[in-house]
Amino acid sequence: MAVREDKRELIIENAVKVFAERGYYKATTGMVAKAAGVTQPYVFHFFQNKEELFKAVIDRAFSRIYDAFSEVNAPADQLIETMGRAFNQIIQTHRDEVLMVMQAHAISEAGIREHVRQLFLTIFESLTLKFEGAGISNAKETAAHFIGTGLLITVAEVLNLPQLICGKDEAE
Amino acid sequence: MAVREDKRELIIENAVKVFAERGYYKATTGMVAKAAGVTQPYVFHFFQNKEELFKAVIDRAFSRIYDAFSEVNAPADQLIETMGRAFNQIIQTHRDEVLMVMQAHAISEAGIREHVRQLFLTIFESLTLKFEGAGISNAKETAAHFIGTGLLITVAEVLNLPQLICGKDEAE
DNA sequence: TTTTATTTATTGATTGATAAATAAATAAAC
DNA sequence: GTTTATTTATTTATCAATCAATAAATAAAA
Repeated sequence: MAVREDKRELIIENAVKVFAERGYYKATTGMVAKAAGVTQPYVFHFFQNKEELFKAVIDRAFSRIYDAFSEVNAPADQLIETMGRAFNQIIQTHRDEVLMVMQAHAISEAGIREHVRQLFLTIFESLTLKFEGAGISNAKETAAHFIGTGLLITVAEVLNLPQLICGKDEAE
Repeated sequence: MAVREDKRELIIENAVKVFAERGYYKATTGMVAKAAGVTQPYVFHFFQNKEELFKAVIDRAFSRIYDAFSEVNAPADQLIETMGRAFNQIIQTHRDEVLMVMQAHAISEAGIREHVRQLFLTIFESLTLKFEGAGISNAKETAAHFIGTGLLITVAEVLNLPQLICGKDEAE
């Protein structure tokens, strides 16, 4: 039992890397299998198809971001700044996962898109609640704006355009 | 001469639709050809490969956005608002093209990514100059923020999450 | 022995791309 | 001005590769 779960975990963990590096379409199930040290057909023993595998992978990555935000606890006047720092921190420790989640909206599989929609909705509502709880007046606008900044940072990272991130110069 | 150019144009125009609707990877050269009313191999008479075709297509779409921004002329205190309206307008008249450009950063072909990088850089610099010219103090930050909002709107459109766009309710 | 874990072998479909053939248009020659 | 030659436009036929997914076989474990 533990073995079966371990292999599934192993596949997900390695699939994160492959999907993040190559994108959904250029990542093959063969590559995922190789990274996990199993044969390609064996991946389908744990996941019905490539789409289901990706959903499991993105859920994993999403949880990391979600949890990081949940753990943030700061006074109202420093909340947004602290949340921003939390985001910058996960982008440093788990760059691939974050970029994958933030780019997943561009995958044109209906099933995946609906799944990603739910993830973004969850994050948006959770951020809104957090900001409301802190007494921030326009919580929704602030939450949306926060996501917009996250998207900007993602594009800046992916396209190697540090100019887009304020306070971050070309020089690394 | 005119004929040759016309066919090339025809292919680009139809390719815009196909790429925008299906995304780079799910769009096939066969679909593009069919939409343009030519045979699939004939597409390769005008474009070396799928990647080059896409570059031509995204340049077309990008120009539309760039030109729309260039045409904006408003007093400093209304510039950003007016630019925002300009963006919302092209998104209504040429939804597919705008979404395609704003999502192109997620395409994991090195050649395309570099091309897209240039497009984003061009937009960023052009916006910055515009804001500087209007005497806006932190022109760069404002330009970056403007792009971030554009990305947010794109995600909201693609994932059908109007909640993310402030002032835009679920009810259409 | 019976289940569980995992592999080998294979397939069927898709798709970008090439090559060769044909048709149409234009120009040259008579 | 009609025929011939030559280029330009476009198609048919086809390939080679890639990949997700299935089925059947085998090894390991309980």
